[in-house]
Amino acid sequence: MQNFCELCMIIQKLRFFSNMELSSKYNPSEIEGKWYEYWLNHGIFHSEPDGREAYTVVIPPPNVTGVLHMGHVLNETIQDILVRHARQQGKNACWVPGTDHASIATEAKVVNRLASQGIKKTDLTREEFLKHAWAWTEEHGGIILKQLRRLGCSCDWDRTAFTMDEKRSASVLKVFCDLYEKGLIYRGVRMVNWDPKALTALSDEEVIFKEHQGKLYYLRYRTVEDPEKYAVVATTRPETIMGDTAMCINPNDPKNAWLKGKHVIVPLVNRQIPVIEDEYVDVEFGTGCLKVTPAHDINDYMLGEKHHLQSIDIFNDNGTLSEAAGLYVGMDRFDVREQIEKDLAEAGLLEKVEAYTNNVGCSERTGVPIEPKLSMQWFLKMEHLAQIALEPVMKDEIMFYPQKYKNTYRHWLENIKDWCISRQLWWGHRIPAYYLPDGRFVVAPTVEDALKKAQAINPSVTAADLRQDPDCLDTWFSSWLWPISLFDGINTPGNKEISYYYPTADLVTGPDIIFFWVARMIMAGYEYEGKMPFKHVYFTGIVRDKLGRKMSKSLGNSPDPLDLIDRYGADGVRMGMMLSAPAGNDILFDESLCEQGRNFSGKIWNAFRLVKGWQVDDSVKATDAQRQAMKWMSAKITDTLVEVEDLFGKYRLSEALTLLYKLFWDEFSSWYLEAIKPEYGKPQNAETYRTTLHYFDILLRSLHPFMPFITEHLWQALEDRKEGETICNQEAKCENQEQKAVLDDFEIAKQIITGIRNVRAQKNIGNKVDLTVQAVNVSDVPFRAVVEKLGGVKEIEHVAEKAASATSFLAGNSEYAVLLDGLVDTAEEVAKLKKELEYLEGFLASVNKKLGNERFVQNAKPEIVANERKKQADAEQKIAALKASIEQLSK
RNA sequence: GGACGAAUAGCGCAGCUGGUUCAGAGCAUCUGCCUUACAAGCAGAGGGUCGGGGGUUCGAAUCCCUCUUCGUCCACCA
Repeated sequence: MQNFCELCMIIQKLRFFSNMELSSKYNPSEIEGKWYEYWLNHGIFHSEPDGREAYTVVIPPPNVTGVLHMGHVLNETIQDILVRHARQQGKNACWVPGTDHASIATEAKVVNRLASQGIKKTDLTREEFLKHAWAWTEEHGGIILKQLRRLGCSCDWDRTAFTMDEKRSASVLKVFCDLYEKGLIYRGVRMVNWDPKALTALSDEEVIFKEHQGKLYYLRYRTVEDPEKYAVVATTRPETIMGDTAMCINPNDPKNAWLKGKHVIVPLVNRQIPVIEDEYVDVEFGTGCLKVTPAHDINDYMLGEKHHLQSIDIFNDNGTLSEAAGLYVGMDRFDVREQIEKDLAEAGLLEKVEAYTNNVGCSERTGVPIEPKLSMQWFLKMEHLAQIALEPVMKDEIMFYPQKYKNTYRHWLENIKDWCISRQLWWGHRIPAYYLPDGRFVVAPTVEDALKKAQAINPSVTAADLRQDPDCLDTWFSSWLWPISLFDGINTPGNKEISYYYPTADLVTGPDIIFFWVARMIMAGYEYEGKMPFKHVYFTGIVRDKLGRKMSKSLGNSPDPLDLIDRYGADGVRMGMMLSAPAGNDILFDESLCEQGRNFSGKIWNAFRLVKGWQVDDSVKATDAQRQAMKWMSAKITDTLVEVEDLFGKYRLSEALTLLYKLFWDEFSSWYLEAIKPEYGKPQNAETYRTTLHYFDILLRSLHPFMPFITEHLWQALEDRKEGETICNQEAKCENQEQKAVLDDFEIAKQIITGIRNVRAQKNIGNKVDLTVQAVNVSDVPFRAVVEKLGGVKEIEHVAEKAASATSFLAGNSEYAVLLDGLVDTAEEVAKLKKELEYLEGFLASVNKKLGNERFVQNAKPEIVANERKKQADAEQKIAALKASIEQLSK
């Protein structure tokens, strides 16, 4: 049975490749799925700890219900390139995929869906709601992971994790309890950022400031002491006056000095409030009078604390006015703003209104303006964690690419505030705090442990008496453990996996989550593993459209990656992304880049068709041109691969790709293959054929991290491969030493060939030409046989003087001439040579000037001076040759 | 308001500790070619006072100062 299956495979393979060779066009969709299956079936991406060096990458977990967008494509492509490269190098590559429960975003989506079904969240119990949330997660969850396979991502799918799965959840609770025991987590009433739409507190990082075209309202506050007089207060938020409990002036402000010790009446509300003095008030802003609303502004809150003011919370959680406001109860805060403007004007209490632009803090998720609100929340003290996380980055133990983000990182850590970690949500890790009937609480990972602790406080407490805190933890409180929790390092410290895979090698992510995630992972890494979570952080840029705009759903300028993959192939899309994606720079994405990628796939495909299409004859010997070309190609590949490795080390992946692109397209296809191509209809000799296959093999390997599908497909077809063999673990090794002279000589040979081609184009010559050379012997013409073949040269002859009926050009340091048999226009030829001469004389003059400058000769490094002398000699030689030719033509 | 980064060919970019990697590749453009792997291709060519102005130096795209423009992050004066 097994044999039968194998036979089927072989037949299938044969049929496949024979079809393929006939097809002149590369069709990615025919082969990509097949090879991904192949990799999965052979467990190529699966990793287990072994004796090899570990190379670990953890995926920045996308939202569990998200779908692939262009930002992911960039990010995951980079990770896959790094992982595949490491795997080829023989490292034990392990790329762990997974998804994030995205507490607030997912809960919002579930709430929306329920609303569309006429169900309100508030009508459901927590358990019922979570049932819906899990159903939603299962329905949409993991779509994005499937999409990553289309892109070719070589994740170890056996390890797929979820931030809310059992192990990750247990890790979160354990860490929470531990930090509580350490005194780093506390509960308290603080001013927090409140999202009136999501109905939850947010961390400072989740608040984004947006410029808002608003108004500045000037309100009249009559004085109690003299009802005829009033003070004017400028505010952007007139709807908060019901919460005013003081007016504040600067004690050094002469124009408001008359208000000192007085009281004023809040407009419409008619409540008396004192005038207080504080230097916090900016004399220059507005009228210099500030209304103080301690419940609804962070600065006012501080003033309130300092001056022992009353605090009136006039808002409900959803942003409508509460009973405490007394007026406009139940109306939305923005409706009140409009209404109160009218009412104030009617009452004669509105002095004026000015247009005003200010920054409004908005919820990152829901987009609505946040409301500063006093509330009871859980906080994590950051001082200690910031301290342990700062140094490793500043000392480059953890390397940031690009380095400029070190500054951003330092600034944030040095000004860090405590992290509000509780969220008034149900979808997430529920805070493991349990309240006793008397209001005291215990913190423990399980109800059982909590009960024990509770009974230590009060022996009569039963499990039924305990009430668990209803809040959830911030999503990032689980993500920050990701590099550890994926290997279960929290639950079972020191286990085999965490010891082997941690610290991870590279983290690839966007700079927008440097605080949310990167910094916090570093904190958790040192706190729980005593080591960095990763050695290198590669910050990608933002993917923008070609006009430089951020890609967004509302603009409709974001292409669907899967559609792009359908049209250009995964390799084409990956290429397109990487061609212009240096670390840290935004990339302006344009579909034409994918086109370029697809065209490159086509180029590789056709080169393969050429080489594999040759009839091979063992009895034929390699020609000189072929031997010379092979010698050069070997040196060129070596040279490029050395450089590519260097670029990989510097995470300059787009430059590495560009080099390989040029190596394959220009050097290998345009120069090498043309040089070794047998005459039409003639067979290729075995030596050249085998060597070319070998080069092809290396080129495919080196391109594989960037273009995994086509390289696997062609590598499989290049030679007979055994079932289970894969390019995925084949290193692109360079076996030669660098041969600078060979490379330099070939560049001269290219110049000669290009020179001849130019003459052909200008004179419209199709036949073979005769070439003469001065200055060097015929045998010293670099890569002479290649020059003859690619230049279409009948014969090269050494001459002392250029023939009259010839047109010449310079290559290297000597002059070459194509004999033209009377086709030459002497005047034109002389003019051309004179132009060249003029340029060279100018060049020589500048070199001479330099060398004539004593201070240059004295101060410059000797090798620089030597170089100038060489330039001088070369130029003089060329000038002499040109002059001789001109003189001869002018006879 | 503060900090950081950027400005080089039509476009998006590279150019490291000043001097042969020094003014560069790629795409686009233009001119020839349906040449037998590839027209999604081949062979050529033309594009730039390196944002402006100063300075240091024998020598500056590169170092310093300054101005202009753009970007990012942080702060949030109500």
